[in-house]
Amino acid sequence: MRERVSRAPTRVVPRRALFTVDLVLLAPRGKHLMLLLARAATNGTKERWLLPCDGPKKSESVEAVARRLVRDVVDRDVSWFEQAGAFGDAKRHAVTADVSICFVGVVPAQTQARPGFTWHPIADAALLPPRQLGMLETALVGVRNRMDYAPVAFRLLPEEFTLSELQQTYEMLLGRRLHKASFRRALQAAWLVEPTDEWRSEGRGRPAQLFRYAPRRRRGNRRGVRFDLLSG
Amino acid sequence: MRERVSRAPTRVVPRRALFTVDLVLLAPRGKHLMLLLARAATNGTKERWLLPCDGPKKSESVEAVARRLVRDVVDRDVSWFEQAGAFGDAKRHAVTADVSICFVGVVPAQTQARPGFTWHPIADAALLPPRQLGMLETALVGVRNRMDYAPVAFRLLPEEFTLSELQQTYEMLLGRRLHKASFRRALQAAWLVEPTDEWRSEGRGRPAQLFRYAPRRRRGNRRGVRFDLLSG
DNA sequence: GACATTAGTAGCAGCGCGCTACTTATTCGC
DNA sequence: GCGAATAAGTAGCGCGCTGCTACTAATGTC
Repeated sequence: MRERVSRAPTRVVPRRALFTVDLVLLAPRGKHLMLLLARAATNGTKERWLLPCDGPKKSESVEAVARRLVRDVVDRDVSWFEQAGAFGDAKRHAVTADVSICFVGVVPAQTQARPGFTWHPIADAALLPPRQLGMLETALVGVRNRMDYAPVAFRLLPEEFTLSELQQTYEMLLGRRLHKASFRRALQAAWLVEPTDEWRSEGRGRPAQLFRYAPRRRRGNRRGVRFDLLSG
Repeated sequence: MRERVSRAPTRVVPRRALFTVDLVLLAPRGKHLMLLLARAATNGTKERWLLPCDGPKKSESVEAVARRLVRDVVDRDVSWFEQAGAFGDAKRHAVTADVSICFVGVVPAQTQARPGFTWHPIADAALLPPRQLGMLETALVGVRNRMDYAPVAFRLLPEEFTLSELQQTYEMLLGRRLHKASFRRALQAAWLVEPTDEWRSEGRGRPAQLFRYAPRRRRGNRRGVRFDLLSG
């Protein structure tokens, strides 16, 4: 074990470094999720797309940068968002930032992108620069893991919604199908929604009852351990 | 809705800002968790304690800074660690960094702190500066949530261990008691450990069989939705 | 040998969850 | 009209996970 000189943290002098806040903004389109990308200047024939990003203005908090970014790229407030992590590995960033802090957010289906930004299928993002590609993957995993604990889907829907709409929103965000009866049973058990007196007929088929988000406090059990770990 | 000028991200010029990597390093002591703090220079009568932190050296990745920090504060490698998030709110940081990226890690019980750093009960950390206090809370929640998916406890233990030791490690990290029979049943079902032929007698009581960590691949089910969300 | 102490197990009861199969209510085609 | 198609919503079975009580097993202490 080699010798080391211990440094008192008060003498730590943080180096000035370039940092950006990058945004993974998602919206439903039909049965799939779309991702907002920024058109980069086309130098030559190639057209490049990037995640929207920006640096901080003076004494602006990280979350403030993210909120400003959202306002810059779409015409409405973000329904839900949270930080997905900081990325400062060797992978080159689009604007050569030393560290990029990624936020992931969702906006409703009809949300208009501002000029210079367009919605793309997630698969189209494979051409992003390496660091942004890593961010996107982490962001998607992050939002799917948060679905059980944060009302992401409810924020995405209007005040009143049908249970089928709710389930479709969950399926889109989770990227997998859910079973109808099980979904509703779990939803009832969680005391998250209350029915309204209204019903909506959507073309053919039986009309659906409208619900609203009205969570009631519940006991937080969670005693044991799950042991869901994957690899060593 | 006010007018906005859309900016192409290629024209984004990230501002140079001060940033640090801060470390929440945990170790078992008896039946409780200890936290490594750095003694700050005592100006006057007050003694202050801080989380270890440092800025990046040139072209050093965020994770590299964290690894270097660990080597600077204890005499062995970290058993497990991961990023806990970036903190860039208005709360004042100890060394006035604009953004602080928090890592949380664990080291075994006997780990020696280097000069200038000492182990403290978690409760003693209440006097940390505001941003570091927030980091600590997030870090603790983070490690507890990762327990189900990452072999944190197994990395903390020696090659061979008893199931009681394993359970105590889980209880310490989770901060709550677990039921013995349920813990072992779930552990068996997860195919995570295999018994050795050795038994260890620890003073009074029946000797305990030794196990080693030997995870086998399992099917990843996880179909439904949990609806564990807390508030609106 | 009685007792304390720790390791480890058996089995019950309840609930969460996936699934199949059903009923109900509406539109469409004829 | 009337049945087929379509979608909403429900009933209930079976199984596996989980919390719990209660037990057995093996050691040290007196």
